[in-house]
Amino acid sequence: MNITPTIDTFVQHFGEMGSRWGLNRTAGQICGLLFISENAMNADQIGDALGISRSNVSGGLKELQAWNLLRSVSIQGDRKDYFTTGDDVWEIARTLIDERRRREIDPTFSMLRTALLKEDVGEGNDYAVKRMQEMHDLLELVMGWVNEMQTLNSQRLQTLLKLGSGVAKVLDMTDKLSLRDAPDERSTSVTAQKPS
Amino acid sequence: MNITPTIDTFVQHFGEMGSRWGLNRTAGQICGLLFISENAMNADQIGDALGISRSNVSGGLKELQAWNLLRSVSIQGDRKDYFTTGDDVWEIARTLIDERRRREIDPTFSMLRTALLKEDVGEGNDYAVKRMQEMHDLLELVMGWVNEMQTLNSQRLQTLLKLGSGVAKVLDMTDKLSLRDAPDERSTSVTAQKPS
DNA sequence: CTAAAATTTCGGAAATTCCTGAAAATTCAA
DNA sequence: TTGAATTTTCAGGAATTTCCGAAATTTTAG
Repeated sequence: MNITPTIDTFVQHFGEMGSRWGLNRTAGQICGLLFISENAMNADQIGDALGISRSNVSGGLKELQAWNLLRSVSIQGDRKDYFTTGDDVWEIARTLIDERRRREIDPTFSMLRTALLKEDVGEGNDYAVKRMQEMHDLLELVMGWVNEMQTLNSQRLQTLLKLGSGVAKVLDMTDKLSLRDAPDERSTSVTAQKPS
Repeated sequence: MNITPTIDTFVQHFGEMGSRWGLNRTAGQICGLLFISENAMNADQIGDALGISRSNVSGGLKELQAWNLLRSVSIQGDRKDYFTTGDDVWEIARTLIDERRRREIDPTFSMLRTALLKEDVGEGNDYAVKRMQEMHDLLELVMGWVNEMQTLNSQRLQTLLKLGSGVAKVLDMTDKLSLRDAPDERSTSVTAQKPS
């Protein structure tokens, strides 16, 4: 693994960004390194390339495993474990989004659900309850959407993203043409949208 | 501000989650508190409600300001500053997403752009360059999409989310009907998806 | 089963982040 | 302008996180 200045910049940047992400610097660097490395690398090579201790590599790999970001490869005639990230950047992005949902949304969602189910939740705090309900509903919607996106393959996801807010236009068109494959939901929400 | 057990749980949870978010615990708590508080609160009230020092409140508020998450309110005949979050949860969510894009995607994107523009970027590392290019393209697409979503109002955004992957079905329909507002991209990607 | 190879765990040093009380700075009424 | 009210800054102690080297554990070839 020949570390050119450009690659070094890239890897270091991943180290910095790692911390904004719930990974520590080391895990970020490892992730960046494996991402741009053509071949799978073993722990010694990683530690060597990044100039960090063997045990630190171990911890970093463990953390990345917990994020489902690694694939381990066994090489014929070599006892060491070799690691890479996946080949498909879109697949990686999907994993990332899924893991972040799990860490950042799910806990809050279940906290809200639990709180809102409590009998004495009201107790003179109608506003607070209303707000929690609003947040709960928003999170439910977002989670559902994210889950649905996970079911699309990379190509289709790209198509959707490229279309961007153009989707809204398509929706308008389909409405005008009265094309409905889910009449109830769409018609209600679309009418709610323009109460005129 | 009457802190019921439920509200306390809520606020504490926000404190915990804050750290997974680039905020510190205090800022997270303040954010949670202001979110479920019907009335704007001043720094003393906040510090009092959360049991934290006045200077800590100051830092937390500053941080939340940097996230564009606060609205400050002046109350007639009171010199203190009063703070709330916005009324519309969707607006808050939008702000959050925008700020996270700014912090988590933009820097990586510009790093990649810079790196890929360097003359000597190749230098025997074709694979690394290819990967960086892939990531660059992905981020560009995601950023564009996020920006477009920001242009939609809350109602329309909800409609889109509710539709979820149903959008893909709508796309298929429009393809069948030869309705195209962006013919080149859509037709190519959709055919690529099913090469049969 | 044994022994070498490889990996993980663990204690503690170093670095970073968090939080407070005190002091400085700012704002505003009079 | 003065002075009280309010907010911000700052130094340093507390708490947390990161990281290393050594020791313990696991794995596997022979």
